[in-house]
Amino acid sequence: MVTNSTKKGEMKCPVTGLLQLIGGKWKPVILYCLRSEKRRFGEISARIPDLSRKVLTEQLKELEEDGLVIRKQFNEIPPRVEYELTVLGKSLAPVLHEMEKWGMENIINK
Amino acid sequence: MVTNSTKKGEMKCPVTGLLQLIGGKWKPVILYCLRSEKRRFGEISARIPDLSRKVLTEQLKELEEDGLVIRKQFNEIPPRVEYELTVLGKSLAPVLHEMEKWGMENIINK
DNA sequence: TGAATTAGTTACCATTTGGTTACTGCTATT
DNA sequence: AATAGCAGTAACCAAATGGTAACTAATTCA
Repeated sequence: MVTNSTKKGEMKCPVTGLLQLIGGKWKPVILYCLRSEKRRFGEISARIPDLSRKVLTEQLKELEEDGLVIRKQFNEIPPRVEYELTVLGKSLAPVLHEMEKWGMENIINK
Repeated sequence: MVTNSTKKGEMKCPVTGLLQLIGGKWKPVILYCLRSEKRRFGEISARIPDLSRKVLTEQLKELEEDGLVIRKQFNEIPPRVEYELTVLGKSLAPVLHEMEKWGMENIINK
């Protein structure tokens, strides 16, 4: 049965559950961007030019709240902030990798 | 570089590309629901109770337009319509399976 | 006769999400 | 004195998404 509920313990569909964490329009792309290196805010923004900085901020905050990303702020001038995957975030690697593979085979240059 | 463009041939990010096909809130769940069997409209709807029939119709139409799902209509009364994955749709199995696995390990009963 | 059945569609509305522009604070550079 | 650099915020607006309720058609069942 493909069902879900708001309470975690009652969640019945694993796919629905995962989508609640990374279901946004940009979240998989952001995680994919962070998959192997920590990156600064401006770096992520430059790599995903179609994503506005405002939305990027929001999505990163949600990813942080959901325990997928760590935000490290350095109190320097000019400011520096680095984003990095948590262990949980890194555990999404196989999912992202399959997404990447499928995209490579079925979309890029097709 | 994680970039994308509207033209398929110019798409540079495989993840963004995949998301344009299955990036909706419900699409992965619908595909997951069809992964092993063809199903009737009402069956899918019953398995995803939080998804309204209107939205299900819309999403199935988009999936059909994108070549991931086949719609078979039998001109009977009462009407019968069956949905089934195409070859391309079936090729998403590894992606959906990794999603399912991650959900099982990290969300269900956690 | 009248209800139930299925897979929708239509009209309408509410919510969520996404996007643009301008602005901040502090320092170093020109 | 003005500007650039970074990582945002705030105010505002537009678009996408999601949801509800009522309606349809033709046949079967009670």
